[in-house]
Amino acid sequence: MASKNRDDRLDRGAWVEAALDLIKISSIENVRVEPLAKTLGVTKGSFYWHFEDRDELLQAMLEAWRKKATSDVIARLENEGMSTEATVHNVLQLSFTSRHASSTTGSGASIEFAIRDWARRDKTAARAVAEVDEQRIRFNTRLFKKLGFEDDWARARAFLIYCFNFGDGFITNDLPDEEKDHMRELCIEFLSQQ
Amino acid sequence: MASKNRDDRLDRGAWVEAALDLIKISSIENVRVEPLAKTLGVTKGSFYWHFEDRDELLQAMLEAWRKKATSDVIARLENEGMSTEATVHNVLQLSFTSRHASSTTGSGASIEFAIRDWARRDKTAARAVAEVDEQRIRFNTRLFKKLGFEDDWARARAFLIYCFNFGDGFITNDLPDEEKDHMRELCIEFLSQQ
DNA sequence: ATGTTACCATACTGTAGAGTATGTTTTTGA
DNA sequence: TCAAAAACATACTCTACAGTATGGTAACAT
Repeated sequence: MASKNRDDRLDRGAWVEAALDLIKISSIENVRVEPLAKTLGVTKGSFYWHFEDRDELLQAMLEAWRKKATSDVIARLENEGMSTEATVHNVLQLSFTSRHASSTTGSGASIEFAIRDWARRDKTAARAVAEVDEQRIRFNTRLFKKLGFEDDWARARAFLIYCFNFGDGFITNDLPDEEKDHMRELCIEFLSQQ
Repeated sequence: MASKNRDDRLDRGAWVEAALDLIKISSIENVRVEPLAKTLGVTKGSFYWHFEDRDELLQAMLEAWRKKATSDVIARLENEGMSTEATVHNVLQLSFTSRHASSTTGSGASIEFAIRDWARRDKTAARAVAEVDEQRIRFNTRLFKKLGFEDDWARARAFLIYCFNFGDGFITNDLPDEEKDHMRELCIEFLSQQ
C-alpha cells in the first residue's frame, strides 16, 4: 500500500514505492505509468507533475534500491554487539528469500532478481548492482579476515557464501522442506568450517 | 542468424531460434512478433501461419530451452571417457558465463537469467526451470556419490557447486581479471576438497 | 479576500504492437 | 497442367501506453 502524505496528495516517494511493489511481481518492462496511476487511485496527470518521464521513475527506483541495499550492509556493520563468529553465522542464514523482506521499502528477493535481469540491458542498473554486490562481498570478506583468514581466502569464502545466499533464494530446489532444511544446514556447516 | 530451410521459407524452428536470440539481449516482454518478423525479413503474416498467437511462441521457446538444457546433462553423463574426479573438475569450471554458449541454439548464461526472471511470474516457466535445476543438481550429486560421499552430503556439495556456477556467472565481481581468476581457483579448491 | 502554487483530472496526439481478414505467390501432388 | 495447400504480404481494427496541453481545485501565503 502506497502511503500518501496528507490530504490524499502523493509525493515522489509514493510513486517509487508503488513501482518497487510492482516490479516485485513483474518486471521493469511492466512498470508503466498508467497502470501505476490506477493502483494509486490517480491519473497520469499526477505522475507527470512529479516526474519528467517514465525513465526518471526507473532511475529513482534504482537509486532507492541501491541506497536501501547498501545501507543494510552498513546497518549490519554497526551491529557491533555480536561476535564475529555469530555475525558469520547470521550471514550464512541470510538467503535471498528472506533478504530485505520488508514490504514498505519494496525490497526483497524478487526485486533483487528483477533488477539483476534489468541490469543485463541497462548500464545504470548494472552499475548499481555491481556496487551492491561489491559492498556485500566486502562485508563478508572483512568478517573472514577478522577470523584470521588471508586476504584472498577471505574473499573466496565471502564470495562462496554470497553465491550460496544467492542460489538458495533463486535456484528452485524441489525437495521436501525437511530435506531442504537439512541440506541447507550441511551447506552452512561446510562453508563455515575452518 | 536465423536459418531458413529452403527457398527462403521459414519454419517454426526459425522463429523460436530468433526469439531465443532476442531474449538473450532483452527480456520475455520484449519478445514481440512484429520486431521479430522484421529481423527475419518477413511480416507477421508469416508468424500467424506458424503460430496460433504470441503465447504459443513463448511456450515453444521454453520447450526448446528445456530440451536443450536437459539434453546437455545427458550428454555429460554419456561422456564416460573421463574419471569421476576429472568430471567434477569439469563441472567446477562450468560457470554460467560459458554454459551452453552456442549461439545456434540461442542458449547461454543470459538466456538462463531471462528465463529465470520470467519464471517469477509464469508457472510454466517456473516448472521448466525447476526441472532443469533438479537435473543438473542430480548430475552433480551422482558424481559425489561416486566419490564416496553420503547421500545428503553429496547433495549439499552438488548444490553448493551449482550455486557457485550460478553466482560466478551472474554476480558482478569488479575485481581485476587476474584476481578474479585467482579467487575462482581458490573457490574450486575449497569446493573440491575432501 | 485573493492571487499563487502545488497537485491532479481531462482530453487530446502519436506509436507500437496483437490479432484478423483476405489477397498473392510458390510449391506440390494427382 | 492444374487445383490444392503452404507460406507469405497487405491492409485493416483495437488496445495499451507515452507524452502533452490545458483546465480545475484545494491549500497556503500575503
